[in-house]
Amino acid sequence: MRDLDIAEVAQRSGVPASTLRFYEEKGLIASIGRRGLRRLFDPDVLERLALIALGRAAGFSLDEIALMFAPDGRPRIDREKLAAKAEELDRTIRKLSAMRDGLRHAAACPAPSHMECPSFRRMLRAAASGAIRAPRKRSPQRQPN
Amino acid sequence: MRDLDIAEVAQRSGVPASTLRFYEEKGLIASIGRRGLRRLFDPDVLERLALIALGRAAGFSLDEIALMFAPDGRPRIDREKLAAKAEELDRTIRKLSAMRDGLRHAAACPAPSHMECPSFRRMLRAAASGAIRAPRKRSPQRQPN
DNA sequence: CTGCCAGTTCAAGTCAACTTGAGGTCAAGA
DNA sequence: TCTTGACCTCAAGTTGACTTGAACTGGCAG
Repeated sequence: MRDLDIAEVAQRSGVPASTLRFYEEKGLIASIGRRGLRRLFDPDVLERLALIALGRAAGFSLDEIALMFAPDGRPRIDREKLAAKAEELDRTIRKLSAMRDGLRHAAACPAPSHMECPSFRRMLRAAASGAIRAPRKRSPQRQPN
Repeated sequence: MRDLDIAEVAQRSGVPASTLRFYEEKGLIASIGRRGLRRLFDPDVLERLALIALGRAAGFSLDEIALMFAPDGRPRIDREKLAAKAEELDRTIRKLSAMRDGLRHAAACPAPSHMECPSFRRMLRAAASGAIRAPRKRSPQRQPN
């Protein structure tokens, strides 16, 4: 497959051109040349973008992801980091599960006011004590065209 | 219990004074008066802060939380919203669980390179297709003093 | 009476990951 | 050759939830 221009990469990967430029600036991807002003990319960039998307989905920051590529551009994935992230996810999952169960109970709770629901009050105490914390919302992340 | 000044509220709730001012500005809490310049709070503010913390932990934005208080200041919690948030959490949990399992596999995978691991490649495809998306990191949220 | 210092206001800064806008370029089709 | 329009660069804006800094105030201990 021959080189792709930025529009083709955007179209095939679903990643907006502005993001591709941004990723290039960050050193996450590299263009292999230009046709006029236009960037040309090696088709390999698609796999790389998939890796980046995977890393993001797993909760790695772009900076962390950048460290997962060797200077030669090949992925250098650290199994310990993966395991650590898995653990982190697991902890998050436990908290979210507890929260989900609490919410379900509160939604179904027959008490006239939530403040009279023991389960709700238990969650309140947990939240107040900082035992549980705010998970940030997922990125808005626009649709592919 | 008599009124609390902002330092006491901060200390008892673990919420920094700057955040309390910010919440007041946003209309999430209200001070009951002043001693000189200093805000005074009704002790009820502690319960309110706990509710706010709970809402944040459940993934509601501050704006959404603000809507959960009636103009008179009493919680007006919509069971449908709770149920909807529980569903949302459940979807998030499923995705995170899949990701965690994938990460665990990748961490333990004997393939010399991850690109040769079928499981890893499956995750890659899922990420590339946008089936899974980046969960934003949880808020840094400083420790109480 | 005086100074301390924890409180106050308001504006601006932070963080991450992008997006948007203004103004410029250039390969290609008419 | 001229026009078009997608692409370019660079700076600045966006979002949400706060934090930080500068300049100021006033209750209270000494």
